[in-house]
Amino acid sequence: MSIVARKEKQKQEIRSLILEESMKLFVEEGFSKVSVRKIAERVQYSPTTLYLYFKDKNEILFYCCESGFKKMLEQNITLGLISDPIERLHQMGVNYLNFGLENPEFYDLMFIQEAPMSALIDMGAGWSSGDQALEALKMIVQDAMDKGLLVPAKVETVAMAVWSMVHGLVSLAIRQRLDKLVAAEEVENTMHESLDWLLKTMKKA
Amino acid sequence: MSIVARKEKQKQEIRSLILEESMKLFVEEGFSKVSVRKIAERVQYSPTTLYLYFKDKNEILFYCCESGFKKMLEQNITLGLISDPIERLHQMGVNYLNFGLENPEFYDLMFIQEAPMSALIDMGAGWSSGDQALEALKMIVQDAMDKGLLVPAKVETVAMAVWSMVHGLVSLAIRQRLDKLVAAEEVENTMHESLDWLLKTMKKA
DNA sequence: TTTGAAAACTTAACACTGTTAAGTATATTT
DNA sequence: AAATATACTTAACAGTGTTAAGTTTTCAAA
Repeated sequence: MSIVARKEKQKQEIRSLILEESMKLFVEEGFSKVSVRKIAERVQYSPTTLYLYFKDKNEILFYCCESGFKKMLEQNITLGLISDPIERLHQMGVNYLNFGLENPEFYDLMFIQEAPMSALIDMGAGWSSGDQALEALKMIVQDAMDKGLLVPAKVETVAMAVWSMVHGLVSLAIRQRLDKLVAAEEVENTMHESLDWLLKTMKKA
Repeated sequence: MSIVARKEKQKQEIRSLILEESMKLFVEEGFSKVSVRKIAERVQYSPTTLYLYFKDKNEILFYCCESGFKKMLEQNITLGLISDPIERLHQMGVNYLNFGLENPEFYDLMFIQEAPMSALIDMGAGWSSGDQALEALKMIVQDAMDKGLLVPAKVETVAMAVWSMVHGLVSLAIRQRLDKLVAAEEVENTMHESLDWLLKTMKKA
């Protein structure tokens, strides 16, 4: 039994190797430049071998995406220390913006590309890492509402508004649209100002 | 001179034909399915002929994008009739959401894909249609601020916040992310609720 | 230890993609 | 009618994701 277990372990190691090299390729050359053949060359296998470990390219992208979420969640571990829900929500937003701007290729994959979602449907699986992040957001909004810091409204409505706003900021930024509104060197600053504005605005007077 | 003018006119007609068929392909089969060869087949020319009329595929996409903006601006012509700036801003947002949800392939091209922006850089041109839409947004925000309907803030900051919010809503929706937050059949409704919430919230008490 | 099957991996190919260089018709001008 | 532009096409390059078929390696049973 230990031998079959070892084989399984080896298989997992190769899977990990493929994912690692894929992610390196992302960061180095960008999403669009990642091809099955390039990954294969990096892991020193023939391109077709990758199909023995993953159903297709989308599935590889999906797992890279999962790693992205892990990275993102790590940024939020210190969030629990902030007691004021609004302040906590604000910091969560700041973290979101920073993650997006610092890891545009990952962000692209996690929230812009449709490939990982297609894989998700093919696999019949759930968006577990993403759901986790959304759950955290909803809980903070709920908390703020319970403490009377927000004007009463449906939690989903407010959560959607906040998420859409930060996603809008990041996605427009990394797709070169925000520099049509303000000068390129002021984009990042104004993004943070917009986030500040939203939180100041939504806070119950 | 009339003969050279006629020739020029013919050239423009072929350009238009290429763009028209490209846009039909978008709507019918989606952005990712549009290839130079498929467009060529539709216009009954060899693929390479398209390169005599456009620099590359990105340039074709850019002009399709421009048509998208025209479509979008048409939706906003009745906007001037609304005198209350907040109400006008609200209707503008509603139009934006509707345009995105009804023309996802165009929206994709206009605000999500980077191809048209690459073309823009290659052409050394400006984002004229996009700029026009943004200018309209800024003016409404300015108007609302002048009339004391909003808490004073930098116009660009508020404009960026509003744009990011509606863009976030549409882009998350058409990339199948919002149905992770609420049930698929409630997405559209909640999007509008989120927009309502933002406008109610930002209105000076 | 040799045989046979199962697992791991590769080669070759298909049907695509955007794009270019070189060649061929078709007008227009001399 | 000959020369020259203009318009268009053919063939090809280098790349993409993916599959069927073939090869090598690994490992258990005879």
